[in-house]
Amino acid sequence: MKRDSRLSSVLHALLHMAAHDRPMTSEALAHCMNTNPVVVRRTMAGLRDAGLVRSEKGHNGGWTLGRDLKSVTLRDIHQALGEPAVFAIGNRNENPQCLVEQAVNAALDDTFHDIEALLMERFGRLTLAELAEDFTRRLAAYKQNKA
Amino acid sequence: MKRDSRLSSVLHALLHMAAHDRPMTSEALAHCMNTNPVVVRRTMAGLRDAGLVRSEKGHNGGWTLGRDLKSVTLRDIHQALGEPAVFAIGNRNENPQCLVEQAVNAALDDTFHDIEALLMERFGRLTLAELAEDFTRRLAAYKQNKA
DNA sequence: TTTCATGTAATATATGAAGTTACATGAAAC
DNA sequence: GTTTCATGTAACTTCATATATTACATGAAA
Repeated sequence: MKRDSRLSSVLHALLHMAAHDRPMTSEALAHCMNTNPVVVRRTMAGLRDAGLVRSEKGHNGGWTLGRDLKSVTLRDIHQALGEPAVFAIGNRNENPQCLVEQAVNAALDDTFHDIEALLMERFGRLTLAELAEDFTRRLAAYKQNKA
Repeated sequence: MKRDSRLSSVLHALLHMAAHDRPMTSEALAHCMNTNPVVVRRTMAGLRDAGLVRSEKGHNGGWTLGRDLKSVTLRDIHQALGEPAVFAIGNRNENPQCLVEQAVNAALDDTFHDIEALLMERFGRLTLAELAEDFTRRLAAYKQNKA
């Protein structure tokens, strides 16, 4: 089953933006994310509405971060993307007449609900700043290795 | 994103089989699962290989349970289905050159790995017998309500 | 030997995400 | 003020892939 990679893409984009001191155009982001400027705008629209990023038109326009990296969690981003479905597994029929299927659905729904809550809790504790730090570590290791 | 409903379908099928004392044909299962006999056979193939169900050809053939309901967990079934992807969210690129993307992927992979383990643990504690009991309760409530 | 059922390969269909085109809007540069 | 550059967004196309379907082989019971 194909996975929704928007969260991953957006994180990638935001960290690149953090490393830039000028606005980045949709085209530049699209290039480093291996996609297309319109897809970038579409994906970032929710983040803009949530105040996580800002966009400017015209000359020297483009995308900039709207908040400090420390204050943005993966949960914020997931929300800004419209809280897309977390699980690739689900019920065939959400409102079945069949009592057997109702029992099955209830068990699965319960389970997925609880596990999703755990995931969201964890997302809520992971900040962009932490990802940026990890990147810095990787960069240092890479340079060391090269030298 | 469309979800894989095979787990849900199969649970539904198995509970119906448990309530029958004769083999159920793919056609009968397909009918109550709102799908197609070939899809049923395809889906059940893994369960047969895992010994969870048996299939017989010819007259009076069809599908029967291979094990006691108490001994089968959702985890067994998930495994028998080939351990399909649990999450609808994933990385864009599994082996990126970009160090930023590597940092992002590492964080997401870690998180999803841990959460998936929790889900599997929970699946491992949920048996078909428990689902069947829940169905029985629902049936009793339904009858009461009707009377 | 006919009927009924599964087993499975090959193909077709349907769905929805991602990509693309086209054009409107608005800001800065000149 | 008009040209250029950038986003905003609707409409449309492409592509991936899960699901459904067709077709036929296999094998058991009647």
